[in-house]
Amino acid sequence: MKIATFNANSLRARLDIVLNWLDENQPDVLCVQETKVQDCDFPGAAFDNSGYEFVFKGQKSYNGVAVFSKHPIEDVQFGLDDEPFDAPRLAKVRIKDLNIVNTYIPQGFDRKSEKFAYKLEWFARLKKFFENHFSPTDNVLWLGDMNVAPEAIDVHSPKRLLGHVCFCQEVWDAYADVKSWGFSDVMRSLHPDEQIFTFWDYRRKNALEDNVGWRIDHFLATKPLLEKCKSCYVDTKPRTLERPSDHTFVIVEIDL
DNA sequence: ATGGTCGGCAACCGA
Repeated sequence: MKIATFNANSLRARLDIVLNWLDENQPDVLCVQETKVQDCDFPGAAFDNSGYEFVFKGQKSYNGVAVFSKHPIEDVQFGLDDEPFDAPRLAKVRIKDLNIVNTYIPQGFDRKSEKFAYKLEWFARLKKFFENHFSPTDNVLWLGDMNVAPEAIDVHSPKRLLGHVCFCQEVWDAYADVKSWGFSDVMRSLHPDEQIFTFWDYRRKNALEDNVGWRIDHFLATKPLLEKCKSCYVDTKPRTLERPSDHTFVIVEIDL
């Protein structure tokens, strides 16, 4: 199975990029974050002849998640298990024997803000979510925009960026605590020493050319699933097209 | 020196 994740920063603005990418790459599953479209305006008709079925949950202007799949999508849940549910930030689905949790983790704005406290709580609540729904011996793939760069190798300037809401001790601890439930970082497991980015800030000129990036989009697999993960890689081509997202596609291939 | 650019959506917020 080939599974991909993509923070679209508006699905409607990136509709051609997504449709062309599905057509050219034929993944079994594509999980999207930041669709930025409320459900009544979801561009579903554009996928009528794509060969993919899909589920989605969005809100006006912000957030939003979607899952596209060649195979039936079952056991769908949006949002965490208690309030605030944050439905447009989490989609849980089962596709064949694979459980997928697609998340758009809150970014956190500023370390001294309420939004940052909310981000840390979100990770703790997400750990409870995994405890409630799964066992670490199940095939669970947690993926999406985590808004965490886990290690120094995962950012372009670790010294300068230390203290950023996506690169600081509190977030590393919160993220590690969720991981400790039973997850491994698929990209880092398969590429232990390679600097691989998934996000290049719009506000940095020539960020992609100069490779001034971050690795904040991740695949986390339970132990039995990790053994089946054969490759994990980034496709930067969509980042070079007209009107790209600031993120790009990340792909995992699993023997399932 | 604390910048820069996007998208949504109609003045700024979020990233």
